[in-house]
Amino acid sequence: MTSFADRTKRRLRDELLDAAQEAVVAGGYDGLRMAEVARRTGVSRQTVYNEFGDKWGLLEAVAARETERFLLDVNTAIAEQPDPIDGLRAAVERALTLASENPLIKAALSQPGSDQASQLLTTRGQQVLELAHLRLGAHVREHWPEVPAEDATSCVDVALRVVISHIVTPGPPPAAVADQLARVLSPFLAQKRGLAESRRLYL
Amino acid sequence: MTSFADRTKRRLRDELLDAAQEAVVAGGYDGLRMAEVARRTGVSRQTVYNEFGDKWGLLEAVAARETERFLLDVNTAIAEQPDPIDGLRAAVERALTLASENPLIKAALSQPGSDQASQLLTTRGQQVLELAHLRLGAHVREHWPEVPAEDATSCVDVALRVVISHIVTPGPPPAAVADQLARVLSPFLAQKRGLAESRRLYL
DNA sequence: GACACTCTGTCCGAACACTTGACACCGGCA
DNA sequence: TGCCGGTGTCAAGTGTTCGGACAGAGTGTC
Repeated sequence: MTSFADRTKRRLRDELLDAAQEAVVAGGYDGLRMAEVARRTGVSRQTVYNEFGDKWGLLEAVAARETERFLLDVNTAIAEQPDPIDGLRAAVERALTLASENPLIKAALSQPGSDQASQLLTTRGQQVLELAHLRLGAHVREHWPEVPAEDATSCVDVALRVVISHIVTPGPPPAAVADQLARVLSPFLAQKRGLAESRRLYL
Repeated sequence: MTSFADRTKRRLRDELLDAAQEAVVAGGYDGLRMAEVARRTGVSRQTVYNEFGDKWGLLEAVAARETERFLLDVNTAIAEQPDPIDGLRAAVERALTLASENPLIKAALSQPGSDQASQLLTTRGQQVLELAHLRLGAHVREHWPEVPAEDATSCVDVALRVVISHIVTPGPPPAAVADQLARVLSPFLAQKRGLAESRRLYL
């Protein structure tokens, strides 16, 4: 049994993140006030600092949690496809669709005074990238063990960066981007799998 | 906003009560172990004592919470009847039916080593009685303001004691008991309301 | 009858987390 | 320039929980 204290700690963190996320969605990075987050969860300001270090730490934690949820959803999309190429296409499309509807991402990209928040996806995007690599990588290795680990990593990396770019700078609709990426990457995967005779070549 | 600490306190209490109730249902009063309750909620034994004083306090708290829930249900049965006599009948029937299905009551009355727990409904039943008076009284005053407060109290008291007796010592089926009580009490209510011409007299 | 065992109930010091109030610092603004 | 609202840090104070120890009651066993 996990101790009551542990569960309480996790719940505190979660409620603080809820309040912070709400604030960011409503007013961007500038609208995020440490004192307000504390007040809303019924806790002292100091407690927020104890938990997240500083304002940037709080924002990162919000982003990390949302990223986890996001990736969980994308992973289920992958899980529905038996073929890696189809999985890639499905994941990309799902990710771009989700992103376009996600209030936190929208706020980070469009809210006034959110130049800082948007950096979580660009110049300071290591955290999100790493998390995504971790979760997607594990999922891919589990679902398509026939794809060599190194190649999977390469594909995930390329796709990830392209997807993030499309989130930050929207272009064609999700399905089109997904198709494009699948077309571009499938020969690499096919070759690596020794499946030149595959029924899917897209060339 | 309620403070996080307050909410945590309430949650702790609730989880302790959950564990205790489960233990009583499974093993009666004797099966209720303070150490086990603590272990199951992931807290020290001392914390349980801090919260409830002693084992009897814990049992009373379990009973009080369950009584509240029970009465909430009975009150909704009352609320569905526009006429006080019908309300009385409905409440009695609902209460007896609920009681016959309630695991906690069943355990208190039948589990080996539950002579203590059963006292919550008999020799040490003040708490339950008072709670029921409080909740039912308020509800009756609210729904049938035409019934004088004192008369309502009398009726509630009589009905309550009869119902508890039937819970402790089951007799005829709920509907029969409900009819009996309605028949016995309706003349009193009708007379008090100056409604001798009422369409319902049951005599 | 002596003994071990289990559970209740109490005590107390250590550890821990949260609160409170104060302060330095910074940028925007009248 | 001085005020104001915000961030970030600090130390002291508070409250709660933990852990371990202990006495006492009841039960079963040899």
